Amino acid sequence: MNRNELLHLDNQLCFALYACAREVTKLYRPFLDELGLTYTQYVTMLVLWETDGIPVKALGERLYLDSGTLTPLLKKLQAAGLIHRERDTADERSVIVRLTEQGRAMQQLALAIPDKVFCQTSLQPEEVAQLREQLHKLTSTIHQCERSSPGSDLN
Amino acid sequence: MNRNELLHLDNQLCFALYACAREVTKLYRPFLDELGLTYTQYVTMLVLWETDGIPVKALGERLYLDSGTLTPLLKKLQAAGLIHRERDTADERSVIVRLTEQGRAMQQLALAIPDKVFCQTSLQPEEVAQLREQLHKLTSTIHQCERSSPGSDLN
DNA sequence: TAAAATTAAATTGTATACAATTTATATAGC
DNA sequence: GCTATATAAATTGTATACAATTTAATTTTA
Repeated sequence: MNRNELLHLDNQLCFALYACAREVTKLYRPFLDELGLTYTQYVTMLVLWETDGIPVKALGERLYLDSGTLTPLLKKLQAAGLIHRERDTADERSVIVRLTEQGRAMQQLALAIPDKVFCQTSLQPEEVAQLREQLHKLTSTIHQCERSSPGSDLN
Repeated sequence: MNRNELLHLDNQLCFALYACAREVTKLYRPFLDELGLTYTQYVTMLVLWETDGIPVKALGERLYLDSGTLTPLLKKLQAAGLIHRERDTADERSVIVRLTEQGRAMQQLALAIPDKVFCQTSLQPEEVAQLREQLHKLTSTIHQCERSSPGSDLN
């Protein structure tokens, strides 16, 4: 790539990711609207349906989100009656997130969503799987990189 | 994929994209901090370095962003002395965005960024190109889909 | 050509993201 | 046991995203 093309928008992997992630997220909106969830609330529920009773810390590690994003989001899910939060009696610093009956019941309504979205991508199942794994690999490579370097911590 | 795995977080392409896009964006921060730009401001500058004197509308189509996001962002770039905005004399509805001298000069400082980020991805150049094209294809498929369907517009 | 429909920005309101700081609790070293 | 350090959430502040509405200008059409 020559000096001239180096900064072209369409040559940036970062922009391809940034744009694609937002467009894909928009595909979920009509289906999530029916459930009264935002996209971030939806992926949070996905984690809880897999692992109920998880601490906020672990939830954040799974979603790559911090308490600055999760605290207000969890308060909204609680206000909607889908979860409740309680301090861990074994470690009062930690907050455990649990599904309510209503929160668990919503999983049944969500089951239809992945297929409805998939239809609109015009992708083959193998393409989805391959792309997903490439992205997982890249994400964890970067995440490792971040944990080892920030400021080099020389104090 | 059975009923149980259907909603697993790690099986969702959407989440792989969402997480990866945010992690990649974070890689830019230390370099963009030196220029005083956020990531979204950076991709906006990429478009302007390619196409100076572009209307806000066209800028939004290129970045998949609307005036709700762009108007405040452009005001900040203007306050930073990188661009100025002026109504199109031929069509007063339209606002044309132009680089200042300082804005154009910043391109030279940005030239070093792509390589610095690329190093941290542990990807081969061909992998980057292939992944980028896959994402472009998916993005435009979805975007087409959106333009043709929203509400079916039956009036 | 005057009203109706369309278009481009800007505005408003809600919900993230995320860095940086604060608060409360727990653990480690002495 | 007590202090220094570390950890987990919450809080604060800034910057997006984006739907929905408003405002101003242009184009269409009756």
